[in-house]
Amino acid sequence: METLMAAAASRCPVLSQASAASRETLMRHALLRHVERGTCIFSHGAAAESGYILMGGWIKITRTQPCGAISILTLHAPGETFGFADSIRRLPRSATAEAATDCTVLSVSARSICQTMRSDSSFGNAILSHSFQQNDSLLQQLEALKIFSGIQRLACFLLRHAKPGNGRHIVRLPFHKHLVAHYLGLKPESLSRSLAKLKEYGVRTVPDGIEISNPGALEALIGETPDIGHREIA
Amino acid sequence: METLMAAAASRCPVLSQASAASRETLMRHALLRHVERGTCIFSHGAAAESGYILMGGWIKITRTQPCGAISILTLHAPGETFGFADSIRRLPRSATAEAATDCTVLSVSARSICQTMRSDSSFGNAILSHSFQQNDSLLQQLEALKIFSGIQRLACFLLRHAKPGNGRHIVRLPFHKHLVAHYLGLKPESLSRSLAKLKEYGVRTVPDGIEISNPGALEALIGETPDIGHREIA
DNA sequence: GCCGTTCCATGATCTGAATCAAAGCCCGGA
DNA sequence: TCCGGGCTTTGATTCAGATCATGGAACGGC
Repeated sequence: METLMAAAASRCPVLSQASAASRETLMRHALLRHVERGTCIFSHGAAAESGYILMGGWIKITRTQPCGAISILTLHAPGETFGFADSIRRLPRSATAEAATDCTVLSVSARSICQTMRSDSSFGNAILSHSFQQNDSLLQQLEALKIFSGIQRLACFLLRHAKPGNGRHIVRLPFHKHLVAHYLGLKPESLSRSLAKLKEYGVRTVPDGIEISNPGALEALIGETPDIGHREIA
Repeated sequence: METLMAAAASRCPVLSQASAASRETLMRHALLRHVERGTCIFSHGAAAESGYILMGGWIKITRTQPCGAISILTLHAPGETFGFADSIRRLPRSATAEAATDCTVLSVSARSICQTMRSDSSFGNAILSHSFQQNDSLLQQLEALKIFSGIQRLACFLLRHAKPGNGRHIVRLPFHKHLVAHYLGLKPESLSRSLAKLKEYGVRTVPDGIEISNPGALEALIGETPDIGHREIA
């Protein structure tokens, strides 16, 4: 159990800021699950009884309109937490979480989260700073949707997810382009076309992902004036 | 001073959850300012030395890209707080705040905010829950941008801001349509056209604002299937 | 290896919103 | 009261992205 905990703490910023005692409390009612792609972790509207720490894989957070339209709100990478806000507030789930790839998730009971927050102020601070970060990332997404074109948002996404792999930058997509498209606010066909256009900027699809031969060109593309939002807004 | 404090607390959810002692601490270094429309409260990148409580008027939070494009990220109504996250983290301002109308703002020093958070856990909780709410509202905006058309987003906006004024619902816009357009991710011309189209749905421009004679029709418009985001996303 | 299914790319067409341009309108100042 | 400048509406046109439709590539099961 301690090894699990240590592993969790080392990858998860929220946990690593908690005291050892707090971590122990949290772990007492924690549960490790392996789930395969497509598994629903929790559903919009359900009671929130746990927060989750993502040990491996990717989680997508979605919301479905009454009319059936689905929007992908966020994607979570290993080490991130999700579903904490609802559990802390003891409100129904404000969105749905689903495994975008096979995943390993650690669930922590809402009760122990609240208890730990009360007893360990540094854990509370960690939660708060995580919430602030979440906010930042949402603001960035919002900004991108409002002022960037589809192809610019894609360029952004690629740069953000690029890992420098021996010489060239490679983006390894662990999930379907479908998902990326919706995350970027595009239809899959449009994503495909945008990706095709990016060939001129040195972006190429290779067997193990997407290769970016010239990050500078992408940055220039993003910097291009899409429109000057109006110089003076009163 | 106590009256000011009482007034602030009664309008501001974050303050009202703090203890009386905390409020007093906060007030000791607080400053009340009247500013006219267009005044910059703080700028993206500057050092964050205060959090703000909006006593009257509207504040817009914006961000400007290197290329000059401006995006309006959020609008704050009286009673709301802004600029807390940066001050608590002691990070440079992540965006710019500007008075969208003549405003009355109460600024609270970062130092006293942090001090109060340490001494009064219920204040910390209030900050956290405020951050969660902010998150929710950003998620809603994101969702709207991704799956709704411009006219649907406008309908949403109108419904959210409608006050039932003797019989009919009225939206009183305290600021320029310009601003609303950008907030909704539209150009002013497009907003104007959308508003014109909404006449068919019982939306009419009257001397003191915008009248909604049939909220149900707007709700139906929003509910219309814009597209079925794809039934199954793996 | 073959086959079916699912994912992805591409083509043709359509549409919502941006852009460019030109009037109206409103409001404040002289 | 008239005038001028900034907001707002309206019109004509363009364009990015959606939609509809089809063909190809990849993958898992048999």
